[in-house]
Amino acid sequence: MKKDTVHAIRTALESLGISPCPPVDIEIPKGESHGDIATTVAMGLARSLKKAPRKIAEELVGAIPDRSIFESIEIAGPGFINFSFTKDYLRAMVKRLILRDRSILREEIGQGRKVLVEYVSANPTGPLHIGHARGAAVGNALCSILEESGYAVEREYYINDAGRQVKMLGMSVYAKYQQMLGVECEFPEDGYRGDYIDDEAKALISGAGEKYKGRSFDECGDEISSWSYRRMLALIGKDIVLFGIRDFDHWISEKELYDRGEVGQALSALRDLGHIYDKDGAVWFRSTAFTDDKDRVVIKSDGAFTYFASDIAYHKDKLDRGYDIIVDVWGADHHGYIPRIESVMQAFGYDSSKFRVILVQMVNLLKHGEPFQMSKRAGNFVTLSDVVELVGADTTKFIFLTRKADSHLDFDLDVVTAQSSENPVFYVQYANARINSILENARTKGIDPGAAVDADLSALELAEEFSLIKKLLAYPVVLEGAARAFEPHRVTYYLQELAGIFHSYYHHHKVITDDPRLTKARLALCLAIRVVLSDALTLLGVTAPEKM
RNA sequence: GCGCCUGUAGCUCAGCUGGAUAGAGCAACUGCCUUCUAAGCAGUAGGCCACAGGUUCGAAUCCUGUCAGGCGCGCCA
Repeated sequence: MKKDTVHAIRTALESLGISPCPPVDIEIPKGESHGDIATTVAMGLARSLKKAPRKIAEELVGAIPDRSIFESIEIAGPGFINFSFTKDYLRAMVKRLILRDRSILREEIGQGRKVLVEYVSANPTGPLHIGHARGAAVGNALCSILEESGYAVEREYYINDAGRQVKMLGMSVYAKYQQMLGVECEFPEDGYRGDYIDDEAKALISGAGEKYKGRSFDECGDEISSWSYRRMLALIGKDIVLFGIRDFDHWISEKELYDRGEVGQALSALRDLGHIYDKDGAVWFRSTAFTDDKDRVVIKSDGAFTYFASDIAYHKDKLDRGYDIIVDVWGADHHGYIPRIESVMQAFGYDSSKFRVILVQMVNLLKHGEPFQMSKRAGNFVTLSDVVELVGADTTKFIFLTRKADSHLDFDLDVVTAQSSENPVFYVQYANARINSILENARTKGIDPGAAVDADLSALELAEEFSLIKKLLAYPVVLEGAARAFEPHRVTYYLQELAGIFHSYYHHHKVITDDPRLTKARLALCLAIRVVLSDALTLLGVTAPEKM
């Protein structure tokens, strides 16, 4: 739909000798009275051509060579050109959808460009919680959308396994272990207090027995820390599987960056470029030379690297790997880091426009309408696995994807567990399940739904049927917008709209009728709808159950 | 104090990178199950797009200011 229209407009622009050819903006009008698809090019050209928009539109329309696919082309309002398609054109698209013709499901805007998306990257000191889940859902869906739009996407998780956090994890487990074995041991003040620490201590007892009993942390701390850390990483891996998002292509270890000397190398590279200086016994990165408002310490006066130092190394590593676009999905509370990372990019001579941060706002967890305060230290946070068990992975992901990433989100445990119509995911999944139910019903009546590909689609004549087809043809336009804007939630909204039109159609018209020709045609339409529903749900990481 | 995000129906939020008469879900009222799944459908009602200016053919959308909420501003991680 879009491709054919854009092609027609481009051809017309060329034949009018308008060059360079301006970008052809296409939009799908809200109301059907404005046609099936519209363009604003004429209005956009008004200024540079110094002509009235409607005049340009007229010339443009006159110059469209082949208008056989259009029912009508009208100029409206200040200079819109509204296109309507013939019924036969629309009908023909149904078959291409059933056959999953990629050219009408996707816009290949990525052209193979390499994209790295880093998301989740939770510290390996405990299980994932509800806050991480939003980043996981958004990152996962974004990757799928970009991938299906023709980008070469790599998914990455950065593990902060070098700092004191891992040590603190070890100390927490160590203390709990000693306590359980009856040895008096003070729990570290900044230790992690979740139930999982108890579990780890128990696991340590059953695995190592009393091997560490009564020994000092200096003696056995490293062993316990790295043991705990590996288990936490495994736990996070399990959570990711449980949540139903794709596995990461790369798990990058901060510690390994240090071990390979990359942190030191990155800093000396910066020093060679003249962006490093010494002051007050510390080593500084002159980030104010770029977009930052403050210079940043990279090596403290006690000789230790700051967290930012390894971040420099990590992002240099990303740059060196040669991606066209580097995306970081961060919690919104880290927004203050954007300028300094941008500065790093620029310091290494890269255009920071290839770097893009998606900020994911906090999840406001509610229970009985009241805020449910989470604190990892207090140990009362709600884990991702708890939520998956309580709410379900599909619902959780879908709800996280019904808002744009940078808006705040209320997640009321009572509301989302109610299994009521407040769960938009059911609405969409139900449409898919209904179609399967129809197909099943057809089979029991001896009709092979698969044969519907050959249906005589001229039997489709209802306005609702054409609304459905047009909505299906809008899918690649929505996908393209979602990919360009890095906004997965657009797909979520589209799905709800498509499901809505289908539910209405279902209620008003029988698919399986006494008329074999009509039945076959409507089955074909159902198959096409199912293709889009399941395709979009898959991109969002949500399942498309056959039965509900 | 400075910076970032947000402000749209009673509530939760969309609004397609500046387009045509502002949308959805929930909540509230009205109807619809001997017919492919009622987790559904049809309808009613609900708005000074926080406020004030500006930019232009055209603004919920872009710019400036004000107000309100959230977050961030360490030789922490």
